[in-house]
Amino acid sequence: MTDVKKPRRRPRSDGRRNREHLLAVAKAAFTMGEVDIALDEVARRAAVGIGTLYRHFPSRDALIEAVYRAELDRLAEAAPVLATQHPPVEALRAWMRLFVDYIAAKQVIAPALNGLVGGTEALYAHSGDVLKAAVNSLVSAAIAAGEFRADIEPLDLLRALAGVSNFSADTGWENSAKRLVDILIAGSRSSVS
Amino acid sequence: MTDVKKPRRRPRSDGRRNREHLLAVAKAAFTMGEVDIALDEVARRAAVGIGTLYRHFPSRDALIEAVYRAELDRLAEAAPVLATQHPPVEALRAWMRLFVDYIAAKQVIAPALNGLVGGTEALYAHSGDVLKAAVNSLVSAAIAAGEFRADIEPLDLLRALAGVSNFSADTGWENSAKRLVDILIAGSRSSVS
DNA sequence: TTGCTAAACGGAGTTATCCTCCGTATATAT
DNA sequence: ATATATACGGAGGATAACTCCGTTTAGCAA
Repeated sequence: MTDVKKPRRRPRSDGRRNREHLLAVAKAAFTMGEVDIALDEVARRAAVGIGTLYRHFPSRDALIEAVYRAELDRLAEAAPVLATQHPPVEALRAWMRLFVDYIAAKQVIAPALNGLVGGTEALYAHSGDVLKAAVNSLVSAAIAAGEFRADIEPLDLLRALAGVSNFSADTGWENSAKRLVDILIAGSRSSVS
Repeated sequence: MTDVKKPRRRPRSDGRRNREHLLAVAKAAFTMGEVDIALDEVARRAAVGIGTLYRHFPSRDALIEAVYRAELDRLAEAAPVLATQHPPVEALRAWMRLFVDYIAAKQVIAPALNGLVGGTEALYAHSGDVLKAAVNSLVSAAIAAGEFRADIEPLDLLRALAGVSNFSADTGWENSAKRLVDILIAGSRSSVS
């Protein structure tokens, strides 16, 4: 029933090429800080029609998600690696710092995170899930080790960091986020009995 | 030199009336959840021309700030009162909860807080300053009492809360914010020596 | 009262951007 | 070769922020 694939044909090469080109152009623009670039402009730079852009990415958010999906996946994949290299709490701290660095480098993600971390939009389902899974495993380990209180909600930590990153206008937000990592971790620890 | 007042004339009564009317209409709309209401529609409901709206409020943000300025001031004024009623840390906790409640009730403020708490826009200067002053005094008191570490940045706490509130799509954000208040406070305490 | 004028009004029009529609072109399969 | 599913492209519709400027009116002085 779920099998809806009917690949009567191989995907067309020009379609794939244009898609890749659009992603590259969008990523370059976002990275240069042109977060609010008009989609017409993205299409123009990629030398395709606006219609083509919208066929591949039905909305602005879809384009952003596509641009960052691969990198968000890498961020999520870092979690299990860090978990083997550090004790639970330090693994979480390292991962949260990575999260902050990542957002610092790719400012677009900040608004998109609204959907990723807390949203209900199906668009972000994939990237949101992998991030949630990553932070979940790290926090669970810290709780299992008795380092964290059992009532800590992993998503709360993610929301707080993502939230701070929204203040991208403020140049000091990154330091603020770094300090916040330590405060959050300290505040999550079980009472020293 | 700073005296630029030249009130050759009393402000016109129709001007003041229209301004008040616009504020009332906008506030009502925002409170009803119509956060994205078109400004044309605000003008229409207030039975004034769109030009009149823009004369009083040069931008959407200016309107939002005007709508909430009075309430933000009240929120800031609560800080010294709480400080006399509770010990330092509990005063801060109570104020932070108030902050969360406030944002919960007025969802518009979430996007606007980007400007208020971290932004550089002169628009939000006033409201931003009073909020910063409020949280500053509460945190300073906690530090002075030896309850908080000396390196806690008051603004960090505000940013974290305001950030979480941005995920208004998620119905659970308010609980998340409440939990976060406690985590932030626990994480700010000085080590029990 | 009356006339003057700064202050305020109002809404058509400009601009900017998102997104749709549909006729045209072409890559793939037979 | 040729058929056709797939993809292209850009004109144009829709929406909403914001501007411009001719018209109206409230306050003030004589």
